[in-house]
Amino acid sequence: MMAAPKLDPIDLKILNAIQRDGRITKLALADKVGLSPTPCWMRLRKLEKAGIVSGYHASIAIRVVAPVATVLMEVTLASHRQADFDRFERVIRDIPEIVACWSVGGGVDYVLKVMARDIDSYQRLVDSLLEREIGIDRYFTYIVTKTVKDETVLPLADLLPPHS
Amino acid sequence: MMAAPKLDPIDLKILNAIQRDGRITKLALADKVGLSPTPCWMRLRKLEKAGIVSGYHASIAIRVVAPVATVLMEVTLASHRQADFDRFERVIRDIPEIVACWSVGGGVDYVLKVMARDIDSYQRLVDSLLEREIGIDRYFTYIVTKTVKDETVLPLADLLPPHS
DNA sequence: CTTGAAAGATGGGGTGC
DNA sequence: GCACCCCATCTTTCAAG
Repeated sequence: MMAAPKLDPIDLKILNAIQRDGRITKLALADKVGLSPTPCWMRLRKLEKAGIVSGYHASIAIRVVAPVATVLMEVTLASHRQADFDRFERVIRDIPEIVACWSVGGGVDYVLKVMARDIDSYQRLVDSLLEREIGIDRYFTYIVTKTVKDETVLPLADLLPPHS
Repeated sequence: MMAAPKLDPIDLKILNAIQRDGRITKLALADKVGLSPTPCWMRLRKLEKAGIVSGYHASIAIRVVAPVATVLMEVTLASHRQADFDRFERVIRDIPEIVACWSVGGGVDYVLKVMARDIDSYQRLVDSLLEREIGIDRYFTYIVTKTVKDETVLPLADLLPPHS
């Protein structure tokens, strides 16, 4: 990792290409972004070293193999000292079935995304959380009945200020 | 894509390895799962062909380059005919800044995850959605103040029934 | 499952513009 | 900055045993 460099339109094209195809070859990438292989490869290396490319991952379509329950959960803590937030977050981070956790403003403290084998497993997970006394005051469960969209590809063009 | 095959423990190891490192070489993968390269490669190909491996993607740490606003949004539609859901979902799917959308049971119809340059951009997006008359009755905004966790790696061992 | 081999990709080097 | 060579090594893919 190093200081965040400015991104020009070619860097953006590189990021967009590897977001969509993480196993694209350096030659095909160079071709796609309109550079020759060497400078393209040097840019990619710089983006990786800067931590802008944080990793490469295969996406698994788990539903092809087995049904899975996805649940969104709102959580409010009983007390709001820094230590209470820290304890809660530390526990959450260690539970693999909790695949996302956002601290939010607006009525509740956290929104979590949980994946489990089924609703029973989800409820057992919740029960075990409540038993562990990690400061949960109230929670609310939204069972996901359909995943309309779940993008791995970020809309970089919309997120980055023009030319960097 | 083909029929869902059963997954044995070695398939699971392969999936876990490529989830964590999408650019691992076939030799290193074979070594890691305790197979020689050819059978390992054939298993991987089968997993890809079956659609269980749905793609390979680079993860971009956008925050290293520029600040980004993440927002969770609850949406309730005004009327609940199939056509109303379809219209809403069709519009949502075409908006890149809406990176996720879950249809849920429990008080509201949808929960959305939106990424935008800042809160202003988010609000403009919401305003444009309301103007488009796609049936939104009420919405509620949760501004994400901290992403505690956002895993790309699924807890396969917890999600799959023992031995397939 | 193993070995082996051909085709291609990678990660450099260097030169010149 | 870039393109256009070069090369040695590794990776991928598949045939044959």
